[in-house]
Amino acid sequence: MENKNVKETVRKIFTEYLESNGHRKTPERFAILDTIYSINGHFDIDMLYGLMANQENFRVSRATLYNTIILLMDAKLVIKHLFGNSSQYEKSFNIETHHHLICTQCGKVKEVQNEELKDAIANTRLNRFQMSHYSLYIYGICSRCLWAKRRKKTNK
Amino acid sequence: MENKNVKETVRKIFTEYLESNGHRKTPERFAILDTIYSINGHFDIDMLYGLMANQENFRVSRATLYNTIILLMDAKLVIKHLFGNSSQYEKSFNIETHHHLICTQCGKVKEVQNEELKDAIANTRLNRFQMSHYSLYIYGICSRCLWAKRRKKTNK
DNA sequence: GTCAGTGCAAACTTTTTGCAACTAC
DNA sequence: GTAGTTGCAAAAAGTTTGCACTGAC
Repeated sequence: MENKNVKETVRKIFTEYLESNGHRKTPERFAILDTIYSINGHFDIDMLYGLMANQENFRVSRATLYNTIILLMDAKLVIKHLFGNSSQYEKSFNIETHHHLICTQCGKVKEVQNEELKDAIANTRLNRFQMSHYSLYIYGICSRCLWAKRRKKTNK
Repeated sequence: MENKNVKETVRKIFTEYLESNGHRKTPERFAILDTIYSINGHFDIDMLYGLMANQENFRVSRATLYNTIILLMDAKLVIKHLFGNSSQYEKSFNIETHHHLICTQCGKVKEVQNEELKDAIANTRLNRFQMSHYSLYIYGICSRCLWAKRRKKTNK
């Protein structure tokens, strides 16, 4: 699905979500959705605020960003990650499921795809629990830091 | 391994860790380790602070708790989780690997064991990355909230 | 004796909240 | 017109930092 199409589709999904939950369709909300779906990869509220402050049409307050992102998560259009210090978010419609490798040394986050893992998790039977989505964070040391560590050891 | 034995073992591991990294073996650090290994399940800094404030021997500052927990994570005796608002921690030595079911409605966290899943993740080959541990968070709706939701829908 | 570690309080960051003004319905 | 939303600023919550004092080595 090409980008323009995705944006239209999520706008439609969000509209339906807002209507069926008795929320208002404010221009702020759609501007936020649009901006989020222009971002590739993770973002946090501060980055989103910065992006929208510089934007042609819209400037929204942080409070509105926090409010709206809750709605977007509820509408399953955004998911929230917790690594590092602040909450990180990510668009979730039309996005391939992926897992996260997090370096405990430098904090870098890398996304990986792994079909077998994906299947194993998706097919897990859970008692009395209706899964909606999941996050797998794999911690360890990235190649870069591994080299650095080895070099340091050798020099001792 | 029984509890007393575990405590002794982790004290030994921590001692070695501190020595080989040129850190001092302060009584605060061992008191914190001991307290943590008396807790079953998750805890946050505030809870740990509360527990130690009421304790016979030791009262430590929050700053020291934050400092020490970093050492304990580095020594692989504690792992950090990020759900809800604040960082949650958990002892990690001699603990069965488990996964977390998180209810997006009420925020309740439940631990589950699943051998197949465990194997699938442990056997995953990762390029240029040395895995040390991982966290799997499965989001969804718990049975309790599912009932509540159904009831609400029916009443409409 | 020295310097890493501790406690305390202040600072900082991120998120939440209260309230007046606004606007989608 | 009314109630849901917004922006702003203040407050709250969690974590980090600076500094004087302490105690492990």
